[in-house]
Amino acid sequence: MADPKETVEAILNAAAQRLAPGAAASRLERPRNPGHGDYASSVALQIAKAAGRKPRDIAEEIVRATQDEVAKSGACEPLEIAGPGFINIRLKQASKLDVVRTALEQGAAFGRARAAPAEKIQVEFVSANPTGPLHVGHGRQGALGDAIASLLEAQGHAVTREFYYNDAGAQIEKLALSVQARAKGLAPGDAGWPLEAYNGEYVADIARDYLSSGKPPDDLEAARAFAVAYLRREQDADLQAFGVKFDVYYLESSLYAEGKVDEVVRKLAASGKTYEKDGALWLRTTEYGDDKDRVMRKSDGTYTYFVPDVAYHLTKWQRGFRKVINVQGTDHHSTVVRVRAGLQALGAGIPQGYPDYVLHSLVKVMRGGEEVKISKRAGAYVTVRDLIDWVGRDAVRFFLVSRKADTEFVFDVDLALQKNDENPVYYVQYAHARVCSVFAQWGGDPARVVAADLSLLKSDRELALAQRLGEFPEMLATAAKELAPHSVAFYLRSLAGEFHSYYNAERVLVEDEGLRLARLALCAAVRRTLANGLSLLGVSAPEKM
RNA sequence: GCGCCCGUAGCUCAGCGGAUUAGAGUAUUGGCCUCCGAAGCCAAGGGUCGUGGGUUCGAAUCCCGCCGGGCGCGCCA
Repeated sequence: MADPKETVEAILNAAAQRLAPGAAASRLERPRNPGHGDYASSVALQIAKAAGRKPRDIAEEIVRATQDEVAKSGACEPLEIAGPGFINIRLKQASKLDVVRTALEQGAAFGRARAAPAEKIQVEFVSANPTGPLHVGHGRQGALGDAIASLLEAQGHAVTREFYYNDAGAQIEKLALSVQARAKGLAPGDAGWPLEAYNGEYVADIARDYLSSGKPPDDLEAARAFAVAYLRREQDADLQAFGVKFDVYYLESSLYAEGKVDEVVRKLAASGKTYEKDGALWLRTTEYGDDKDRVMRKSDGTYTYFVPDVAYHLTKWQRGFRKVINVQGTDHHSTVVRVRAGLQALGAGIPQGYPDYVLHSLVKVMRGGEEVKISKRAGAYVTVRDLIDWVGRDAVRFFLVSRKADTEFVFDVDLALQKNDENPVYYVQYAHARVCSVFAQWGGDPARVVAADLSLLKSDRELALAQRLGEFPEMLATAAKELAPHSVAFYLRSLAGEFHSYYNAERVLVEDEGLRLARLALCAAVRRTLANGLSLLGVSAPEKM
């Protein structure tokens, strides 16, 4: 069954095209005032100028020209014209309620789509260096990246979740030296403590385990390998506790080992976009919109991080990912231009805007009215593990995706911690548990619910709830397109709100069996939709709380 | 100084260029459990949409200036 909204939208747009060829397609809107119908089209106002006529006249002509087709589609009542030329649309009750059955029949697939064509997409996120525990920024990346990947999967794409693992370079050296210093019994501030070091308590833990493994304190290479393995294990454990799984861990060191870094340098040199200056090798990234040219090979002969970064992104293209989304903090925004410039300079036919980026602002953690900046284990920052320990995984994940990526996020621990009822995630979960509870109370055969006579649902609240359910697939499609999982969180919040409101106003388990089954069907569809939405955000949908 | 992002109710935030009252949550105030879960519902108060211009029939939304805030401007990653 075609979606009635899309049906009417298509009919109106076709009519508008005939009046003003080349006009942009106009989407139906949801009027604020319910008296103006379920949807409204402002297409007549939009094309009025191009057509050189009064909007109201155009609206009348559109309505006249489409009335037969609209009636035949059966999607809505006859169109109405209002105000300066708006076309108001009232859906038929039956078409509003269809979605209830659809949701029940499709189950876990409700809201999903089959993209045509299905793309091979990679989402790279977290990508923390193995030099310390994951911080709250990584948490936001994990929640965002995983939800974006799930949204794209739900649109039918083949999605790979990837973690780029920076296991080469100066920061690893710094870690190894820090572990070695701790192994020798030094602490930050002591004489002999490295100038550049990681000062968190966790380094002492690593050193202790390292020593008890019987390896020699002086062996820097052994300390390096031990520390990286240790922190990787710890990060993996944190990610597991967070409910995030990756398909691929890509190692920076492999780019060197497999000669991919040298290869990129050769290709860039061959492109004629490089030059030598002050003993270093530079790339003319300014030709691709960068502020200044960038050093590729330092005068000491080693490469800057940017070279393996380009090599890494080249492998993404070579591995067949035509769409790649990198989720990172805004503190990395300067690398966007640089990486794209490097890829362009390769002349490999990679599109200019490749890859896509979702940059998120940093997270500020508040507790007791003050900003928390320190964690015992990590020292200088709050960890993902801290947040999970304080408020639980579901709340952390829901909170971290409930804001647009580019807004600064204040994570109020007290809000999530002290009073559960103030927390939106519990509100949504509670709606789910409530439906489950009604079904437990009822104890009947679910098959009879699917077969319920939905036309018995006639109240405004029921129709509004059904209509809200009908928006779910479209909302998911938009959220996936815009890489904006916060839309899902807002949708779930409002769906739960409408359900709670309905639940308080009407009794589900009424005497009349037909009505009872119809209401149970509506509730079951709400439950299904809540569960599907929460699942995309990586949040559980409990049957009891 | 330059670049990117942000400024919407006391606080945390939605808001796709459209219809007389700009929305949620929270906080405040007042109601609702003989009845499917009160972790809930209903109602009230609270806003010059940072500011000044511009485009438009129409601007929180698009464009420009200014003010305020964040982040970035290494032969660090």
